[in-house]
Amino acid sequence: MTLAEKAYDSLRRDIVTGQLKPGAPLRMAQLSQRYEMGFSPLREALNRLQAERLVTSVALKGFSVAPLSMEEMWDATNTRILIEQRALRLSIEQGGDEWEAGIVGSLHALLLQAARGSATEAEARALEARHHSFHTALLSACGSGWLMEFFQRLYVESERYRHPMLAPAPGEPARDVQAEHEALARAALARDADLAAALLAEHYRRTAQRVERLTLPAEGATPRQSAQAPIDLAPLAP
Amino acid sequence: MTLAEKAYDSLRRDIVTGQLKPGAPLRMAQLSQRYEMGFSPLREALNRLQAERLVTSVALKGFSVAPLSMEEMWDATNTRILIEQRALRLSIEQGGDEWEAGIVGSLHALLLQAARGSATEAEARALEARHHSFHTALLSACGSGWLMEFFQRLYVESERYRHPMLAPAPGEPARDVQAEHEALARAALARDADLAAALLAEHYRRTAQRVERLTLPAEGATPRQSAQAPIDLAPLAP
DNA sequence: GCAATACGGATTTTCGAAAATCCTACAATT
DNA sequence: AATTGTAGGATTTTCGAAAATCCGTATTGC
Repeated sequence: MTLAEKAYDSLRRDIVTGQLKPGAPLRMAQLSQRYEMGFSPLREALNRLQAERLVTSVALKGFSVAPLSMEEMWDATNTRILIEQRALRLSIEQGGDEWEAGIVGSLHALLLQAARGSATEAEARALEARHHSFHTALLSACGSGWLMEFFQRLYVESERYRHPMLAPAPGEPARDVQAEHEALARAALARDADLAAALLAEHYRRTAQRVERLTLPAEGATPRQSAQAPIDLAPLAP
Repeated sequence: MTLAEKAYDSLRRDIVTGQLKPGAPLRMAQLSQRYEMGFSPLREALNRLQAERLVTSVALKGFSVAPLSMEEMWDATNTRILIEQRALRLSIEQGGDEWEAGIVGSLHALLLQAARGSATEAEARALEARHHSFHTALLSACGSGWLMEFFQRLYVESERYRHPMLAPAPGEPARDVQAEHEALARAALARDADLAAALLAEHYRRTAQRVERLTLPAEGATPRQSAQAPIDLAPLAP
């Protein structure tokens, strides 16, 4: 693995997990020291991340972490639903034994890890990886590279919003996410496209609503068009 | 404008117009000579283009122009229809005076340039730019950054397929593309979402079918699932 | 005869310094 | 008082060479 790839992975993880705060400037000298490499591999990684909208850049003024906002989160959520509903319906139409096996297997692995908890950093990362695998498996038989690409893009984006609320919320009603995953898998395997699509949309809307509640705990603004100002969702030190 | 941005624009144009053939390897030494700059700005541009799937890369083996195939073209076309229909419906719902003015204005400019012809290289480029502006104007009121981003991605991709057949085809029936654009604009301004969405899909399917016919002039294969092998759509010298 | 291995050239990747640009603070002028 | 001008330092951008890696060829060993 080249240094540029290491830089890409590291930066991507640190942005998604919020260790690099949204909006924070990314100075070459700092990054070079932090990741222990020269400018070249860092600039390559930053340029790739810029194309993926995880970082922004202005010529001769450098890079910074792309900001987050409630508006953007709802946009990503709604677009996600559009993309994934289509991919899910196509998969349900076209998926074969291999597709079904992938769903059953990745769901099983997800449930095992969920039961194991996500207390440590390593466990949380493993849970996230299996969650990603499960959702990928669901859509994997859609036969469309573009749908899968957009799905991956939006998955990463949503991860940025979900991450700050991995810990169980204080005044929030508990939510059985894994039950939703099970129901989703069941509907897909039963080839009930309408039900599966509805469950998928509900799954994402619920997540988005929870993010909104936890992010704006004080405001009583109307959901779906509440915030216009960028909001600091991950106030951790860089 | 920095050298890296110049490199990005040049490479992007040369790939889209097929001057760099699909699948062709991109050697640093060659590019450095061709675009008269060092490795650094070129590598930055290539990394951005890689994230946009216009070039592919393998670690320590370098970059190459992303290949084209009929399969991929139909995938892009279908995904385009999904994205743009949604964006168009949203725009029709939410668009105001500014949106309408943008459509009328860009359509007018497009028709002027189309009447002027596209004989020279400069004219062809101007026509393409106005075509792009018109389609952007149609969707510009959708209010979704993600839909617009995916639209732009797929627009560039489709340009790669459309470019080789800019010249009027030999045995092909003439097609009045501008009439389709006018009808589309009319339906959008009349706020007839269903009609506009249908016209949009038809517009893209027709283009795709024409690309398919011109690319596989000999084959009698069934449309929509004919080709599996990558096909050389732009056999020009690098 | 055939496979494995070592060599040489071509290519990519990375570094460190030089060049270009931007931002801030301070002084001079209107 | 406000605006313009200007040096200084900080930062990004670019270059050219060094380091690392890959590929094809030829040679060696069995």
